[in-house]
Formats: sequence, C-alpha cells, structure tokens
Amino acid sequence: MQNALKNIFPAFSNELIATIEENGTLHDFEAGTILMRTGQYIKNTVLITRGKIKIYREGEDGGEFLMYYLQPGQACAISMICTSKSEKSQIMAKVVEDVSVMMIPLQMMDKWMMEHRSWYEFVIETYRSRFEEVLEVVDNIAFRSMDERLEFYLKRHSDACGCQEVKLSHQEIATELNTSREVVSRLLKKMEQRGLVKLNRNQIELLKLN
Amino acid sequence: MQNALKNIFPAFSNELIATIEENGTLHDFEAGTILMRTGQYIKNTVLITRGKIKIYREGEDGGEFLMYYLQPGQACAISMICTSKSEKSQIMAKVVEDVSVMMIPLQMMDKWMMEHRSWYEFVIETYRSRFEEVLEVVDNIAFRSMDERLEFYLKRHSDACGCQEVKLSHQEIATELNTSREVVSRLLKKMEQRGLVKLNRNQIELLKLN
DNA sequence: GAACTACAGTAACATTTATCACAGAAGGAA
DNA sequence: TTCCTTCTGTGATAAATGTTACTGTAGTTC
Repeated sequence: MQNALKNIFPAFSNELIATIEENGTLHDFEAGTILMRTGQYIKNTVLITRGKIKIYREGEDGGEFLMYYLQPGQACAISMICTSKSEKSQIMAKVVEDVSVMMIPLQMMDKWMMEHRSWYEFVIETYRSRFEEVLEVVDNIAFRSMDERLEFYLKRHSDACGCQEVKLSHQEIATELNTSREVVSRLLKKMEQRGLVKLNRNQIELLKLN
Repeated sequence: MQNALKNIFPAFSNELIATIEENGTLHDFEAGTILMRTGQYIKNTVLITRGKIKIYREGEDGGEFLMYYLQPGQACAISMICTSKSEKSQIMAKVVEDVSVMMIPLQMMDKWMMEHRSWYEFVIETYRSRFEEVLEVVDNIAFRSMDERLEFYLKRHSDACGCQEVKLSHQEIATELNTSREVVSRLLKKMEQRGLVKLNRNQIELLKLN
C-alpha cells in the first residue's frame, strides 16, 4: 500500500506518505456517484488514487458545464481551497470511472503545509494547474465557436485516455458543453466530412485531430 | 507608511508588515499601463495599495475578456501562483485607475508562507476568492445570455465603486464583454425602456438594478 | 461658427446556435 | 421474429448575436 501511494504521488516525501497513511482514509466510489454538490460544505481534501472524477458547474436551469477531469495523482483544488475555512463548494464532482480516493481531514491541510515541503509544493502546483485549466475553459467559451470547442473537447478526451477513441454519445457530449444533441450531431457530421473523425454508435474515432 | 499598509491589510501581523516594508518596493503606475502580458514571466508578487487594476484574458484575434478587478487590499493571485516556479503569466493586467503597488520578490513568497501565519492565510484566501470569481465568470458566459451578462456587469461596477453611475462608453463595455458596441447599445436601450437604467453620454445611471 | 471627433441610435442583413419535429438504424429483451 | 429503447441524422424554423452601413448628436478645437 505504501508503495502504491508513493507510485501515484512520486513527489511526496516518505514521511509525508506515512503521515497520509496514518491520517487519511481510503474510500471507493462507483461511477455515477456524486461526491460533491454546489453549496455543500467540504470536510475533506481528496486525493485520487484510481479512476476518474468530473468537475463541473451546474446552472440554475439544471444545465451542466464541464470544467475538468481529475485523475490518479491529482487532488481536488476546490477541496483544498475551501477546507481552510470549511467553505461551501462552488462546484459539482461526479465519479465517471470507479474511483479510490484518499480523504484527508481538513485540519491536516494547514498542519502539513508547514511541516512537509513536498505537500506544500503539491498544493501550490494543484492550485496553479487548476487555475490555468479554468482559464483555458474561459478562453474557449469566450472566444471560440461551438465547432472549435467541440474539437478541443475531443482532443482533451483522447489526451486523457491516451487513445484515439472517444466512447460517448452525442447527448453526453452536448451536456458537457451545455448545448443540444442536434448541434453536436451536425457538427460531428461536418467533421466527418472533413475527414477529421469517423463516427460510430457511441464511439468517435479521431483521425486527423491532435 | 507602516500605518498605511496596516490600514490596507489589517489582517497582516505587525512583524509581517515590517518584513514587507523591508523587502518590498513601492511603485506607482498610471492608468493605461499594462503591468503584465500573456506569456510574460513573473518575478514579483503584487499587493495593491491604491487604484484599480483590470485582469483580463486576451484572445488570439485581439479580443479581450474581463476576469475581475483588483483593488486596494488585494493581491494578484496569478502572480502568487506563478512565482513559486517563475511560471509564465496566463493573463493580462492593465491599470484602469492610477495605482500604487508593493512588489515582493518571488523568493519571499515561500519563505513567508512558513514564517508568517497571516501571510499564509492571506494567500490561501486570495486563491479561494479569485478561483470563485473566475467560476462565476464561467457561469455567466456558459449559462447566461448577453442581456443578463450586461446587467451583471453593471451591477458589479456599481458595487465596486459604491455609486449608481457607471462612467464608461458602450464601446468600452462591449470590449470587456467581448461583443460589439451595437449589441451593447441595443441591450442598454431595452434596459432603459424597462426603466432599469438611464442613459447619458459616457455614463449610465442604474435605477432599479441592485 | 465651422470642422472635426468620439459617441450613440438604428435598420437591414448574415451567421450561429437553439428548438421542434420526425424518421431511420442499432442493439437488447421477450 | 417482434417489440422497445437508445442513439443518430436531418429539415424547418426561431431566436440571439454579429456585421455593415448610415445618421445624428455632443463636445472640442480651430
């Protein structure tokens, strides 16, 4: 186990790993579970050791908007930011592939920042990379049209899974981009005509993208 | 001077204030100055003691998109995040009202985090509030139409200045929302017809908003 | 006052995206 | 097979936003 954590978070010092083992608790959640809702209080910082979590924003009318995915070796920046004062979550977190997460009580957060250099650096880097990712999201919706955003979305997916196939229905994609299925279908069809993708049921093969 | 800083950043401990005085340098910049550009390396953390700075994202085509304003008592979260590894800035920062800023060399950042509790808390709170603000921006562009975004924009301005008048031309507003002047003019006219605002040259009075 | 400039209003039109309506195809279940 | 459900494709239309083009108005400068 200790080795497992060290493999997933190689930057952590051995003492830090030991401390995490001691104070954190490991939990498994199935795909579909909602780990966090808008407005909910946060009591733990979450480190992902397996699976995939989707972080998204929910509109008043129930629409969704994907911010980013969390994968093994990463942590939820929101949970880190909010824990320090037990603030409310501003986002939704949903498990998309069965996950294992290490939950760390919020009191540890401040303590470790002072005691463990590798924790401090990890936290700062988490803030930085998430902030950057959100800025990129802003760029996309502020400056790009739906066809560009769709391309970007597909690329991001294939980067994340390391393969050339995106196994999602048009409806699922539409939901994450907060648009309608028809729009996604039409744009994908155009991309297919341009030779960028090949469409199958519940699956999109990326050809010339990347 | 010591008192001045203490007034603007009341949460800072006296030792911290003294350390800032010792290591930071005070600079003045006129309205219009661009303090930071996308892609530029960051060498300092910036504390605002006077004036107003606009933080925005720039599109490839030169379009802008307002993220938020920085005012006295606040710090640039981006400069804090990036300094730790001397990363590149992802945003633009432009002075909109003559400012005085305290520049703190990046090496201090990490050091003070360990040594000064009030600095640590300030930094975490800065991260949190900016992240939240950016999430709100995402909400606005993802879920709201231009008329709602315009209302929100005007409210934010009047909150910031504490008055009921927004002294901006339609063109300036259009630029910050990344739309065209004609659209802003049209929507403002409709708002005037609904009795929400009163339009004058270079000035919009908010009536029923807030 | 005349000339100039920045700002504001508005009509006409183009484009993008959303919505409605429906049809057909793929796959699973009885 | 037949029935059902989910997914996909596509036309027609509506709504929101962007673009072009032109007019008028307020303030400034000469």
